[in-house]
Amino acid sequence: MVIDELKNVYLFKHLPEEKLKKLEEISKIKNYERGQVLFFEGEKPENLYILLEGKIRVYKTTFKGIEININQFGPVSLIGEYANFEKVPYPATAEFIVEGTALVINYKKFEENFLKDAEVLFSLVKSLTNKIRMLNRFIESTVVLSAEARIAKLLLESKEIFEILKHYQIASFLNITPETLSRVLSRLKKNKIIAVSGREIKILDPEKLNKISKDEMLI
Amino acid sequence: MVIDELKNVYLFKHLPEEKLKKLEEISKIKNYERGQVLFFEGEKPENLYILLEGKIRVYKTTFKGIEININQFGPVSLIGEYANFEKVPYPATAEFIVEGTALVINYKKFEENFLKDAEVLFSLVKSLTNKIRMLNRFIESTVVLSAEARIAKLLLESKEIFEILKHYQIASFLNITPETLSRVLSRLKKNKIIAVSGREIKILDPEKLNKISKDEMLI
DNA sequence: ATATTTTTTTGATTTAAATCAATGATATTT
DNA sequence: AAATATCATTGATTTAAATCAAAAAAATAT
Repeated sequence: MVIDELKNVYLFKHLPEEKLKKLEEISKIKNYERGQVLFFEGEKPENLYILLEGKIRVYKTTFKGIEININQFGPVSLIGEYANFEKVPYPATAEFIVEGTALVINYKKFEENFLKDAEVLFSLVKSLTNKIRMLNRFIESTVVLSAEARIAKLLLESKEIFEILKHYQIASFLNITPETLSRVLSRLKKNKIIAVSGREIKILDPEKLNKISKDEMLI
Repeated sequence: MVIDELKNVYLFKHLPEEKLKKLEEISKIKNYERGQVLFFEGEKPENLYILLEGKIRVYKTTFKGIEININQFGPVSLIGEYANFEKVPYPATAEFIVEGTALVINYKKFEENFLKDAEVLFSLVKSLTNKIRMLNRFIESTVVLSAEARIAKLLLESKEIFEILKHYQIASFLNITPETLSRVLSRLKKNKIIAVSGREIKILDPEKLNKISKDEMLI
């Protein structure tokens, strides 16, 4: 039942039963395969989405066709609220990278029925500040930090990812080329800041790595 | 009177008199000189600001000391709401580039008294989506577009600015060096896409300039 | 186990923009 | 008007990272 799912979504937790019923009327649950797109950059928004399962990658495309990863979302996330609220085209593309399900809400009807509710608004504020944090992090890593610092940061924050993803996937996630990733890793190895055995990475010199991650030090 | 100013701020327009009184209690109006800083990047937030007069530049600083301009704000703008709401350090520095005044609101008290009001929340949502638009525009121009495209875009959108600001100020605004600005302008001149007489710029070939502004064409 | 495909690494080259340095123009002050 | 300071342009060099190309290593299929 849609309604049972809705109760688990923070945005709607507090809503009384009749409001939930209304919400159910204006939304539906949809399944998405890996690679399927929730919405494209530039598209006119009609629906609000709540990611219930799976994983979504949000990216922008340059004229040259390069995809710039902005963020990834896991469940439960509100997606598309900015474009809908502002009535502007989606600023980026949202694509499932792990198959999942989403609640698809007709925004126009949502606006009419729910946008006067202080608690829904509060949740919306939370979701929007979350987007701001995400954009901020993106700017910090892409504009403020060098490729080297970004790699160091990833190593400090979640080096397990190197055991899960292929290098070319990590590179894409960091918006760098696999060649650059490879070169930086081998420089880190040569300088005994990390050690690599198979897929596993060991951090030998966390202080230096930390400095590199802040662009306070070059290798 | 502070209260009269408050009535002119969209965020508070709808508030009843007694609420405005309360707001007056928890806030004060302050004047700022050109160059004065409202808050620094990394600082713990305590106040919410509403820019009533003047102009503010928001920028991030890299480790190398390069200042990256994110946005500029004119009156009336709500500033600092994200950091306060999320209780995270200010993500950027806000500096007056034109002297002005700001309403300084104690956020803790604001939260207690106003954050349950649906209309205030709605305005907050509006302000936050505005920030998202601004960050988006920043990403679009800095990460997605080349220096050349950014200059072309500025020429199309507000070439008057070349009559007001010095080239090094425009360059700083675009996060490029004056040398790059100079070189791109002279290339545009050489290709008869623009003509420059004194401080004034005339656009001779808007179509080409438009293509350049989207990185669809190189010069 | 060998062959094939995919991924990673290495090396050489290119690129866009910054930096460095010097010169040329414009403003401002004296 | 001359002197000085500020700003803009030009040329040469550097830089970080991308690109191109090929080899090496690892994973997968036969």
